[in-house]
Amino acid sequence: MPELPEVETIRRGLESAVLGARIEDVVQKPCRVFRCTSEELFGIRGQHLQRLLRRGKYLIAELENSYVVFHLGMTGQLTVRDPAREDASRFIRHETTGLQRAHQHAPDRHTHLEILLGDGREILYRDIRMFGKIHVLARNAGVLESFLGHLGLEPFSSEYTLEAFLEKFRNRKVRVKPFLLDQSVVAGVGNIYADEALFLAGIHPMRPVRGLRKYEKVRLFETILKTLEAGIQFGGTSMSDFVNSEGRQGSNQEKLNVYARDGQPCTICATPIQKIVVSQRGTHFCPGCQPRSRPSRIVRRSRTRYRRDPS
DNA sequence: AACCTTCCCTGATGGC
DNA sequence: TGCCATCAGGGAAGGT
Repeated sequence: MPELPEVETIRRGLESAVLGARIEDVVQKPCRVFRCTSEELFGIRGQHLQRLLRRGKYLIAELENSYVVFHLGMTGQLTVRDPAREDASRFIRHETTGLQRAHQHAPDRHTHLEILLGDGREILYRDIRMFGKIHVLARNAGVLESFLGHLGLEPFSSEYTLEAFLEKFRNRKVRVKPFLLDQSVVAGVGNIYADEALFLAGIHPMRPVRGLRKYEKVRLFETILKTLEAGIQFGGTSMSDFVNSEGRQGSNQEKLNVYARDGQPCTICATPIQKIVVSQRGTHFCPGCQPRSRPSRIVRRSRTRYRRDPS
């Protein structure tokens, strides 16, 4: 499930590998991931990859006259295939993560798009569940801003301020978990990093945002950045399908405190991590570190609830 | 407007 | 061995 750190890892990989390359041809296997006409898609031929951008979980290839906007959904993979490197002869399954792919691989039945570059390499889009989306936009002023206008605060940008974050709580009554998954709040946070940020902030995922103390919101503001930062630092979280642009897995799955650790002892207090369902999403938390009840207004806990950095 | 539910999709997994 | 049900989940759509 590519979230901000995974998409950013791919963006950086593509940037260092194919920036400036000319798009010679495009091979499309029509399916629902294409939210553009074939004519729009073929229109990118002859253009160059001028910049690779990211906004939330969206990856954007900026060409002379077009933007190609990718959303990887659940199982989308964007990789570079280099004829000078050998293709893996078969998929390799990682023992603990279930990862289905290592290094580069020839297009298979799940490969929906091949972007052939001038130097013989190609960019492949592969997506097993096809929850991903590919859009082609004419590169006019403001078109990106309009297309991505529904997205909330961009972490690591100057707009990600405490004041703006606190403003997002206005008139909201939902539980904090779906609040964090709402892309109009903070763009790029998904299920893994929401659970991790809540753990570090010591906040139970079922608590209504209305009932959060100011200091808890401040912690959340900080732990969202910390978890995303760690995710990028360790090259993304490879639970099942994520690979970077070179087809290699990240290592952040080894750093997680709660996600997919249900039944295992908490890294802080040894209480077994629990898994519950909150608004139709699997949710992991530590019952010891993330109490369900609202903390007392008078007595702040003497023992700090601010969890350690996951690194 | 905010919130909630359903649906899309395939592969892995477990029960029988 | 094979068949079927279940689960995973980001975000759009539609209903309340």
